[in-house]
Amino acid sequence: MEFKPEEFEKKWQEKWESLHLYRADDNSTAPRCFVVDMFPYPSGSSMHVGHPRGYVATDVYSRFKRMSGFNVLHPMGWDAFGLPAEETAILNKEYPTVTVNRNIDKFKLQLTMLGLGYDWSREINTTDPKYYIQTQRIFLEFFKRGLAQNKTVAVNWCPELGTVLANEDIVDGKSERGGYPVYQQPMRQWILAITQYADRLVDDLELLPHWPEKIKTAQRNWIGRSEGHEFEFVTTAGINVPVFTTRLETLPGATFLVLAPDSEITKKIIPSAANLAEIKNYIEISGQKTDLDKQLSNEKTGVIIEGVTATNSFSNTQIPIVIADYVLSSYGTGAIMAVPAHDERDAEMAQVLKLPVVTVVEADKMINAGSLSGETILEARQKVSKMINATSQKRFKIRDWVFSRQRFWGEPFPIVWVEGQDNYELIAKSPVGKWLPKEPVSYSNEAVEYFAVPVLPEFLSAMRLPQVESYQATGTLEGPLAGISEWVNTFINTETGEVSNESRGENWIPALRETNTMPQWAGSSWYWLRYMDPTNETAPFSKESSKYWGPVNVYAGADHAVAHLIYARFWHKMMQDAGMVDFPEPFERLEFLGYILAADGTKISKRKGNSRSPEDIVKEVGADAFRLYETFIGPFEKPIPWSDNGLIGCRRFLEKIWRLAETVIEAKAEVSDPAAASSINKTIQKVGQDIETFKFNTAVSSMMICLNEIQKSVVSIADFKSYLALLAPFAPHMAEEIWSMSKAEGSIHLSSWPKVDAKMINDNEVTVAIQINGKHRSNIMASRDADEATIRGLVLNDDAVKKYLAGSELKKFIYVPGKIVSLII
RNA sequence: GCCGCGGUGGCGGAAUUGGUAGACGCGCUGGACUUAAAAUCCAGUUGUGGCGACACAGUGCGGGUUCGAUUCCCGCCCGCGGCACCA
Repeated sequence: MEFKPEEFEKKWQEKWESLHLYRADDNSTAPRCFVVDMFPYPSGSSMHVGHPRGYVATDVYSRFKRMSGFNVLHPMGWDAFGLPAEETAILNKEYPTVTVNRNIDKFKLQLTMLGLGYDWSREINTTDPKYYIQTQRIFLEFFKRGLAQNKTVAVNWCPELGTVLANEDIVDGKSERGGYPVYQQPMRQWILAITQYADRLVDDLELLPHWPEKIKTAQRNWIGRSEGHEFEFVTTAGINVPVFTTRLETLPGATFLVLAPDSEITKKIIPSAANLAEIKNYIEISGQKTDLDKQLSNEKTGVIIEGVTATNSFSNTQIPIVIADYVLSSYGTGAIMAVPAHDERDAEMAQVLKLPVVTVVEADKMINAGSLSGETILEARQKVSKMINATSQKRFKIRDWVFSRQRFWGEPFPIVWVEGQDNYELIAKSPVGKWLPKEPVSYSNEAVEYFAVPVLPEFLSAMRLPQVESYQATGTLEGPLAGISEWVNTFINTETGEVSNESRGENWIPALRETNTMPQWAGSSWYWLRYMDPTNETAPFSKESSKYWGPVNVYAGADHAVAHLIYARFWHKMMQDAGMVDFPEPFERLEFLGYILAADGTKISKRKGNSRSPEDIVKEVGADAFRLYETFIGPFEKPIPWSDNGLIGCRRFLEKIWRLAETVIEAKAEVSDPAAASSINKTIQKVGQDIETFKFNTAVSSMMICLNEIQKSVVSIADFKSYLALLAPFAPHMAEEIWSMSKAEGSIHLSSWPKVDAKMINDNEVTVAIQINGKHRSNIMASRDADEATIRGLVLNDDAVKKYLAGSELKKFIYVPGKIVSLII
C-alpha cells in the first residue's frame, strides 16, 4: 500500500478532537504538566513556516509527557488587542472583533492542519469581554495598592500612529511599527509602578535555574540595579545639589558638576547664573532633540553656569557647574559629580569645555588624594562615605511603566473620574472605599480637580468597549474613546459604586469614563493563569486551580527576552501579594526559541514575500513530514534559515517506516533479531532524554539511525510498536494510522511511553580505539569490562600496532576502559 | 562602546565531566532495476598526493597545557542577538 498521508491526516484530526483526546483533567491524581506557548497575535497575513516551529516542539513535548503518565495541560489562545487589528478594521470599515475573529479562524485552521493537540476547550482570546473584564479586575488590584498612578510625563508621541508608545515599541528612535518619527510630549498617563518591584525582579531570578542564562542577564541589564552613594554639594547659589555615584572614592577627582537640562535642580539654580540667556537657549535646543538625534550624535554639548560654583568638600575647592544633556533627569538625582579622569563621558565633556582632569586612582590604589593616597578603592570609598556623611543608595535603570495608550482597541481602564474632593470622599465611604489607594489619584484641568474612582468588579460590565460607528483616532493627543460622548459621560452611585449612563435619582453623580486604554502587554501579562480556569466569571481564576496547575512547567517562545517576560513576572508578583497565587514565579522553565529566517538569512516578512506557506508544504509532503522537519532542522534555540532541502529526507524516512510496517505486520514475528531489539531499546532511551531536554533534532536523528539498523532485520510486532510510540509525538497521524492497522487498542497517543529493557541492550562488545603518539591508528573489539592486561595483549597483537612498533620501544601504555588505548613510542 | 551567544565538509547540523571529528539528513558521483524516466535499492562522498594499501593536513587565526584538545587556558579576527550617554 502506498503512503498517502493526505488520505488519513484529516480523519485523525477530527477523531482526536471528537474524542477530546487532549483535554486536561482538573481533578487528576497523576502528576501534572503545564506547557504553554507564547500565544500568537493573530495577524491578517496568517502563518508562515516559522510560526509552527515552537508549536510543533511543545506539541511533541506534551505528547511525550502525556504518554509518560502526566496529566498534561497544553492550551492555546490569542493575543488579539493592539494596533494592527484596529488599523485593519478602520481600513475595512468593520468592527475590530470581526477582523480578529476572521484571523483567529484562519490561524486555528492552520494549527489544526498540523495535527497540533491543544486542549481547545480552554482557548482564550484577550479581546473577549469575558477575558478582559478579568484583566480590568486585576488592574483594580494594582490600583488598590497604589501601584497604578497618574502622572503627566514626557512620553513618546507618534503623530502618524496617533498614539503614545512605550520605550519597547521604539527602535532606533522610530516607531517599531511603521518606522515613524517619535517626539517627546507631556501628557497625563497611567503608570504602573514596576520600580517598586525592581529589587524582587532581580533577586528572584535566582529562583529560576531552568531559564537560559542569557535571558536572565538581559533582564538584569534592563532592570539595571546599581549600588552607590548619594550626597549633596553646597553651591554659591545657596542651593544644595544632590548627586548619586557608584564611585564615591573618586570624589577627590571631581572637577565639576553636571546637571540635566530638564531637571528640577537646574530650574532652581539658574536664576543665579550670570549667563541666563545662554543657558535657556541650550536647554531649549536640547529639549527639541529626539531620541534619534541623541543616538546619531554622541558628541558632548554643555554650558557652564557662570557666577555659580559648588564646593568639593574633600578637596575644599570651588568647582564649576555645567548643564549638559548627557546627564538624564530621569535617572539618579538628575545631577552628577564629574570625574573626567575616571569616566569616559566626563572626560569628553571636560575636553569640550576645557575643564581640569585630576587622576586619583592608579593601579587600584588612590593617588593625589591627600589622606587617602595609597588606600585601596574600597577602603577609600568607606572613608569618604563617613567623611561627608553619604548615604548608601540603590538605583535602577528600569522606569515606571507607561501603561496607557490613546487607542480604541485595548482594555478600557476600570476607572471613572469624579469632580472635586467632596465627591471623592463621599464615594470613599461606599464599598468602593476598600478599593482606593492611600493616596488619591487625581489631576487638574482648567481649575477643576478630578479624582479617579475604581469601578467595582461587580459593575465592570459598564466598562465594556462601546459598539459604535466610528472609532478613528481623534487626531488630538486623546484617544478615540474621548470622541464618543456616550462613553465619556456617565454617572456613579455614591452609595453602591454602580456606574450607569442613566442617573436614577438620588445618590447618582456625574462621572467621566477614562478614555485611555491599556497596552497590548496587559492581556498577555497573566493569560497562562486563565488557562487553568478559563470559564470563571467571578475571578480571573480560582485559587484552587492555580494551586493545582501552577507554575507553568515549560514556557516556550521566541523574542520578548525583556519586555513581556518582565511584565509577566511583575504582574505575577503583584498577584502573589494580592493572595491570588502562592508561588513567586510564573514560569519554572523557559525554552527560548530561535526564529526561522528566510532562505537569505533575513527576517521573514509578509512585505518581502520571502517565505512559504505551511499549507503548500503539507500538500507536498504531508503534515507529519513537515512536523519532523521543523524539529530536525536544527537546535531549538538557534535561528536557522528555512530551506526546503531537508524536507524530502523526512518524507523518505516516513515512507521507509511505512514499508517496514507492512512487512512487520505481515510477518507476525514473535521475537526480534537481537541486534534490532538492542537498537530499539537504545533508541527508546535516547529519544526520551532528548525530548525532555528539547533536543528534538538529535531525537529525530536517532530514530533515523535506528530505522537504518532495523529495516533489514526481523522485528516483532511488539518491538515495532515501541518504535512507533517513539515516533508518535513527532508524526502523530502516521503513527496512529499504522497503530490502527496493526489492530492495536485505542489511540497510540494515550498509550504508554515504552520502557527501556536494559537486558536487550547488547553493549558488552565495544570498539576500543588505538592511538599511537596521539594519532588514531587502529581499532580492536573488546569486552567492555576487560582488564588492562587483556587489552594490552590484544593491542600488542594487532597487525597495525605491530607495524608501528617494529624497531621502536614502547614507552607508555594508557588504557581508558571501554574507550581508547594510547601508546607512546 | 557594553553584555550575551556563536564560527566544524558543497549545505542544515552531530560529537564537549578532554578520548575514533564530520553521526543523521540534503546535495553530488558511480552502479543495479527499467525500452526510457521517476521512484527505489547498493556503493562512495573533509582536503591534498597516490591505481592502490596508505601518507600528510584538518573544527575562524596565533600560542599554551596534555599521552590525547572542536572541548580547557592566554591573545586576536569575524558573524549574530540584546542594550545603549543609567553616573
